Amino acid sequence: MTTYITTPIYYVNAQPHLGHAYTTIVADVYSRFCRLCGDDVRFQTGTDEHGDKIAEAAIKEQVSPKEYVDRISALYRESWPQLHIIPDNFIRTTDAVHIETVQRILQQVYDQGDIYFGEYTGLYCKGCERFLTEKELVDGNCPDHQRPPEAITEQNYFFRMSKYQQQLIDHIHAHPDFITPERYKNEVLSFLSEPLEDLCISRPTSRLTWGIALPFDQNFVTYVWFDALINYLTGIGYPEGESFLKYWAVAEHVIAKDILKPHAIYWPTMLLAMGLPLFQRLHVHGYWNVGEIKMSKSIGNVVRPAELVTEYGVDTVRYFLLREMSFGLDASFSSEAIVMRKNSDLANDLGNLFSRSMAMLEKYTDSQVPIPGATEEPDMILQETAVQMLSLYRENMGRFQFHRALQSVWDLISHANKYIVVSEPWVLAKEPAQQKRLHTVLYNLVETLRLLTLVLRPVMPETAQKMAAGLGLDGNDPRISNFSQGAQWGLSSAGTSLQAIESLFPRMDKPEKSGAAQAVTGASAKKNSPKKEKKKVADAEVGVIEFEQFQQIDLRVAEVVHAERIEKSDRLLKLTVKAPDTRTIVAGIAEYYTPEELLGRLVLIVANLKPVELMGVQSQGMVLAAKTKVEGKKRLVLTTVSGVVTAGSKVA
RNA sequence: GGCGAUGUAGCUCAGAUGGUUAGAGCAUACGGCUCAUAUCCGUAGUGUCCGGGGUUCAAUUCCCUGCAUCGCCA
Repeated sequence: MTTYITTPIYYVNAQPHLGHAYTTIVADVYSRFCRLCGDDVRFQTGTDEHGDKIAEAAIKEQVSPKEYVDRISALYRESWPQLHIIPDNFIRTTDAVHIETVQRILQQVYDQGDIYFGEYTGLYCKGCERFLTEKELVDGNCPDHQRPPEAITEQNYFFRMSKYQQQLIDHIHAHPDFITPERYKNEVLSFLSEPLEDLCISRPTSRLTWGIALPFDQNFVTYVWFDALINYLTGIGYPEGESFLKYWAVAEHVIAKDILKPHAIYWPTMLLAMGLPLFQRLHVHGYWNVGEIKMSKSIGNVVRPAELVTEYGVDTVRYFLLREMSFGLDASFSSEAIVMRKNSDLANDLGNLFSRSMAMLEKYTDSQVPIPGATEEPDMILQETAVQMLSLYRENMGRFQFHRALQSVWDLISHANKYIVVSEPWVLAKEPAQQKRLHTVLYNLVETLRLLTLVLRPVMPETAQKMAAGLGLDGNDPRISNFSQGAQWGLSSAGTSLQAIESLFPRMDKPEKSGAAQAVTGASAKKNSPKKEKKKVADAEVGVIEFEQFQQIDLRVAEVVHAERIEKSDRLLKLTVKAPDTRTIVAGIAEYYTPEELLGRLVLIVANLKPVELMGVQSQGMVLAAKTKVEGKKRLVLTTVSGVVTAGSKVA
């Protein structure tokens, strides 16, 4: 079997965050899983480096676009090894080979008549020097310049996407796995039920030069998506070469839901126009929220993968991300959740199973794998559970149902822990007559640990390596590195020497408390366990918050740059504030303040409040005001700072 | 406004083409063990399976409708 798995190429206008890391870890785990199954695997990621946003960012930093993209692209490339992600190829859209191929494809599609010159009318903002989409507008205005964009007409090149619409619909119906999970397939089909418009694939060089020149008209550069998607081909040597023929036939893409349309509509129609077969599968996943809140730069809650690795360890991060998210749906990230997973799944269940088994082997067989005796009923059940796990694991990994695959692995871990309790090796060890039985039980534990090492390898390579070392196996031993050879019961060899290793996963303290206040442990150790003690303290102090909780509130000074009444509301004002990013806040102060008197004022805001929609306007924060009474009437008085400070200053 | 998804235990989520006592993990309470990382094992709960109506001998499951949340489209 052959496998070609890709992530999107990441746009270099921002640094890698949790979402990028998740997509790339998924692709890495899948590629490792396929290798485990003996496949010839090619795994590609990279960076997308053209377009106006990049050009703007470079200007802002006063460097050339090329210098800028080199720097950010390197950040991506360097962050993957920290997560034990090993791509076979890292492609950049500024690579000469890529540029050449994109131009060749454009020429071909142009020559066959699927690209034509036409007119485009769009909403152009002079301030931004670019077209805005309807979605970006706030009340019909450019969000950055507070004025309506102009409808202007520009001549451009268009790709005849509409020509391939029906072919694409037919393909999706004929290949149920083409877009998965199903909800995204439905979304695409629903979008395709309306006539497609042709895709504008050029930008005039008068507006943008940072792009790939159209080979047939030097006055234009290529629209970023038409450029970027082609990376999946250039990265494997299209149009020539063995790699291309071998890998393109089995291509699978992993993406997040925000780029569904380019991948499920632009890309297949482009391929149809090029006369190429379509990719095999498109795997679409959801978003990681932070707690309940969407991760975003303006809220300032962006999670950096490198920090997680430092805090929790790389394998914990990989495990958590795959276990916690149902592939396709959104999931929620929090330090509480990751600590919980680490403590209960990794330390208590897996780590402790490994540790207790190894300890008994050391004590009872001098760390030698014993020779098993006759199989009894509990042994049979353990074996059956293991075999069942192997088949569920393989099936679910192949279907990108990582959380289910891991669930079945943990079913075995949990069963093995029960097996120990039922078998009571420590009792057997006391009776010489039971030695055969003891050896059987211990052998079965070794065998279970070996199978766990095998299946955990794609997800937690470092841990699997440690486990292998503990089991006295070489990392390349096919019994733990090859699924078809290793995934069966009974392959551990008696006589193998086991090695003592450190704990796989030390337990972590819960994030909310450090644990100083437990000196007062009472008589009965169990009843006054630290955990309960903490709980009681917390209950007694309802209403008091921890310093850490306070720190989570992002208070800032904001300058009011615009204010207006919200129609149909007596109480609400819509404020535009600088803090220092521009954001819209809806405040219920219209009864006490006029828009005019607010202009230029410095107010205090909560900057990381979950955004809400009030009277159809999204509010990204909250303005602080004192509640008071003047002559018996309720009154709100805005808070402010006593001196002049810059907008955006933190308040603490 | 159109289309679609989701709504199940305190929390996160499984689940059945309709059929006895609706499940798992976490959290909680109690008990057991001592090989183990204060770990592990067992027992115990709580559910108007979103509301309302319909089909049926039987609906949490199918149909209709309402509400809530989310997504896509306009």
